[in-house]
Amino acid sequence: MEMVTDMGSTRLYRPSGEPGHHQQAQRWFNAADITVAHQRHLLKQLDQQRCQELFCDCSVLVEGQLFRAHRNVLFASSGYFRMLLSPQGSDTASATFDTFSPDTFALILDFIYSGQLDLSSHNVIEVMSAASYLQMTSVINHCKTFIKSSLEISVKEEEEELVVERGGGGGGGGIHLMEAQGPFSCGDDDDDDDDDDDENLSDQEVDRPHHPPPHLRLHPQGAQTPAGSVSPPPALWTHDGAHLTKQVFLLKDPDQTAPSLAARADSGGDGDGLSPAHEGLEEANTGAEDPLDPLFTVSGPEQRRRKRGARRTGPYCTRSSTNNDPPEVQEARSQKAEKAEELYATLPTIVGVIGQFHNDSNPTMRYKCPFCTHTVKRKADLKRHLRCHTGERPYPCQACNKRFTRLEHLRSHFETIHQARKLVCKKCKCPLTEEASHVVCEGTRRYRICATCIQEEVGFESLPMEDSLEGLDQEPALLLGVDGEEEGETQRSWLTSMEQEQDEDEDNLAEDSGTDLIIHEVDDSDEEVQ
DNA sequence: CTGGGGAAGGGGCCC
DNA sequence: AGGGCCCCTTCCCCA
Repeated sequence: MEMVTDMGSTRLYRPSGEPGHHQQAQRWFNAADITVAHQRHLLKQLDQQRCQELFCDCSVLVEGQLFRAHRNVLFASSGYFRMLLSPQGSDTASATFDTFSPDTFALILDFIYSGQLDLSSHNVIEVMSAASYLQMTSVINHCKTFIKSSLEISVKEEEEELVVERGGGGGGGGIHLMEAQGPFSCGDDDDDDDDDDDENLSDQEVDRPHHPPPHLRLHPQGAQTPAGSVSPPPALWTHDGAHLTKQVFLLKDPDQTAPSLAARADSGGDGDGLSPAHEGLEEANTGAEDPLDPLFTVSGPEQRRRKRGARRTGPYCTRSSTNNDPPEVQEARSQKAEKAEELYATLPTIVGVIGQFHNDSNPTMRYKCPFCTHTVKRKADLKRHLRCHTGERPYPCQACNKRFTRLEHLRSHFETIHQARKLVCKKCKCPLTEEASHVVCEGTRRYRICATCIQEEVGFESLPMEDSLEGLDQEPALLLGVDGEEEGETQRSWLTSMEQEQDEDEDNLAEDSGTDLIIHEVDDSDEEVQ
């Protein structure tokens, strides 16, 4: 047999010794197809043997439920079992797990024997946790991809633009992901490490589209989302050797599983495993949170605070959004907020918690971001970090509509840009005092300038000083020129003092008492600022 | 083209 | 757990 040609990854062969006439072409066959068929047949046979408990030489006990399997198959599929099942071991082997449910292990076992991973929003977190436990990188990656495709995580504007540039929306991509049906199939995307769990799976299976569960499609019209919703390859679940080694240590010593369980109980409150995640999803799915409810679109704790009664959270701006955006923008923002909310609701109790050992005896549990390699000590920090993946920006500036991931960033922005808190001359950088400086307004942007620089810029005589500025509704034409403003800003500019700003700000800004804006609890709906 | 400065973003950690 | 502070890095604009 000789290889005739390469067609991408497909090699065509023909039997050696036969003439290469055209009429013989039909005898050529696709070696890859045969390989795939053989692999499928072999896997199917193994699965049937497992179901009939034929030649099963390994018992796995998960919370009291016994699973029978083939040790060689487990050995080939899981880094954990590779550590556990030494070739020199006894004829039969057993393993016991209490850190994930029998259902979860059944899913993983099915995946091992079939290549099909039946993920749903309710099990993906625990499956990913268990896969991390069992060191099955490919399962982890597929869980990540599932979550990403479900929640459209990590959709950055650059990616959207890129995809749009590539093909006018790209067609397939995100829409394909949203509409595909069938079991969540495996692939070997970036699984290029030593864990070659499923590298032998067929291309057909590898290419099978991922799909989110229907109940995760909060907006079925999400298929209209930009093709940029195609998630980038989950390339960052790097299980560096140290971490995995430590996880193995956790697993092999039952006493060392305490941190994981403690982390469950800690983050879950009731120690009920994944119940908080499920509760979050169920809460979202029960309709208890009416999207039309003005209290709906903010994150959980914020939402709860609103229900207790609107509470001012600071002197800067509104939480969530302004109402100046077009409906489609508000809708997109609402969807993003909901998805972020759902992501937060499904924050795992185990996943991301890795063991870092100091002196081999002092485990420090950390929360690992499912979308990058970052780990943090606190769940709250992980939630904060996740905003850089979800794109959620719940803190809009009432003055310029710019949005921020954190209130402190909004505050800093507002004080710097809109309140001219910096006591330094914009022109000459000389230090100023509030009394010895003037505040220049360009749209909603404000800065301080010293009297000397004012004279140099426009001439002292032409400046309407504080006493001469009577009523900013007259929109005094001034002064220092208007450069490009931020979006939504007016092109007015004037010079005023801090005191005079107070009169104007009610028009230009949301609400301004003194030098501060008042935060209103508003949302992405069409509710007016109260 | 490059360097400086300002604004924004993000992490660690304390309260 | 959330808010806030501090610090550092990155990005962007402008001279």
